Formats: sequence, structure tokens, C-alpha cells
Amino acid sequence: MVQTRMTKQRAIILEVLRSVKTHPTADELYTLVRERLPRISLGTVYRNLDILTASGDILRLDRAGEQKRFDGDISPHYHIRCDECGRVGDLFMTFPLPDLEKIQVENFDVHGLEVIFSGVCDHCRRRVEQ
Amino acid sequence: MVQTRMTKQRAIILEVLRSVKTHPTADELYTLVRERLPRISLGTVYRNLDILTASGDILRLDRAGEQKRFDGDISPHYHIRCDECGRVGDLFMTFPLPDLEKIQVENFDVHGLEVIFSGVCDHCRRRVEQ
DNA sequence: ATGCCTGCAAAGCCTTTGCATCTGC
DNA sequence: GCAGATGCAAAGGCTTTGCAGGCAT
Repeated sequence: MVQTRMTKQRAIILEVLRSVKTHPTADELYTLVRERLPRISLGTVYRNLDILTASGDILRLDRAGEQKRFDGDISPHYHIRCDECGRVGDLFMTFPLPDLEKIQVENFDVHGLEVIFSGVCDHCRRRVEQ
Repeated sequence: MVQTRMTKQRAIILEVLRSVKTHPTADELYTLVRERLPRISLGTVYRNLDILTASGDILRLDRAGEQKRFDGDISPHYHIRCDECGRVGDLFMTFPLPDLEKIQVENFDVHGLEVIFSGVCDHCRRRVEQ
């Protein structure tokens, strides 16, 4: 493990990310963090998101759309993505999933599986219905 | 529906994609197609992949890694992605999945769900074990 | 004091797009 | 013949990175 330092930038990025439920993109988080650190750079945001992901303090949602999104809530839960606007929501349910031990795939060792839900968020439903 | 034309380029892209099981990226497909159409452009490959995806003739794997990958096999099946190299394999199994009717998510209408498996492919397992 | 971290800017990578030309239908 | 498609090259969007100076430990 490489040594890391808790800089003001890193602390605030983590704090802001934990305070929102929007699963922001790096750029959205950059905008939010600049309200408190107006001179922070986008590169610093990206670098810290990498470090915080590697340390397990946050989640990087690689499969939640085109751009990566980040989640400050690392408790086990699923995500749902709006097909219209890309917004991501949380889904704190459990349900039966296939037993990985029983899954055989040619040429692969199976290690895990990910479930992503899709749908339409309230905001877009209203817009579409009009 | 917009009118489309079956050009030589489109036909060969589709033929090549259907002939491989590698779930190539646009660039990998471009390389393969150039063996038969040396003067095709990468832009044409992208444009045709868009059109073929929209028409349902191929699948675009949006959640199978950083780059998008494409699949000429549109029969129902799952995918597994190698955590090491990003290769994608097929998984023709069925298993119980949560009933979408029963899933309630705040602020969302649930429409679908996607399952992606992850693991390590033979090629990388050999490399990692050494 | 050390070396990790920052801001800035440039570069990288993948994908899309404008334009003149070409070609299925 | 005409609208859709192509090749080429430039531009776009997101992310990473080189560098000189700054700061946590």
C-alpha cells in the first residue's frame, strides 16, 4: 500500500460525495467541491477519486452509463439508471441471485456478478408524458 | 424508420462481426474489416455499428468495460468480462432473477435489469499464476 | 526535510461529425 | 436522380499526465 496524505482537497471531496445521493460524475463533483474550494482543479478531483476508490472509501460506478459516477455510500446496494437522462438511484433490496459456484463458463473463472437496473426517473417520466 | 441501404461496407461489417466470438471493440472490428476492405474508414465502422445496433441486428455492450464492444449474436445470453484484460465471453445459462414487477424504487419506474459476470480468463490466469 | 499532492495546461483515447464525393435503390 | 453512405480529417468529450511549486507528516 502506498502512503497517502489526508489533504484538505481529499477530505472535502470525500465529505461532499458522502453528503449527496446523486452519484455525481467527476465533473459534477468538481462543481460541488468548488463551492468550498474555488481553486481546486479537475485533475485533483480525478486523482482523488482514483485514490479513494482504490482505498475502498468510495465506489466508482463503472457500468452506470457513459461517464463514470461515484458513490460515497459503500454499503451493499444496487443501482438503477434512468434510460432517458442517466440519473442513478439506489435500490436497497435483496433478492436471490445465481450461485457463482454453480456457474460454469468456458475459458473463464467466475469471480462475481453485477446487477444494474434500468428504468425512467420521475423527472423524465413527467417530461415524456407531456 | 429512416431508410437505410445495404452497402458493401455494412454487409461486410455485419458478416465479420457475426463470424467472431471475441466481442470486438469498434477499433478491433475496423482492423478485421480492413483485411477485406482496406480503404474503409473508422468513421464508417462507427456509423454502421450505430445503425446496426439501432436496427437490432447486433448488440452494443455498453457495460462490458471502458470501451464499447459489439456482439453479432443477438440470441439471449449473458456476458462475462475478464477483470485483467477486458476480454468478454458468453454465458448461455438461465437462472432465476428478481421479478421486476415486485421491485419498488423511489422515484423510478423499473423497466429492466442487466447482469454482468466478472472473472479471469484462461489467458490471464496463466499469466497471473506465473 | 521528504516525497506525496496540487494547480495548470497539455496530451491521450475513444467517438462523433462536417464536408465533398460516391453509390444503392 | 436523389437521399443515404463513404473517406478523410478535424473536432469533441471525458480522463490522464507532466511539471514546478506546495504542504502534510
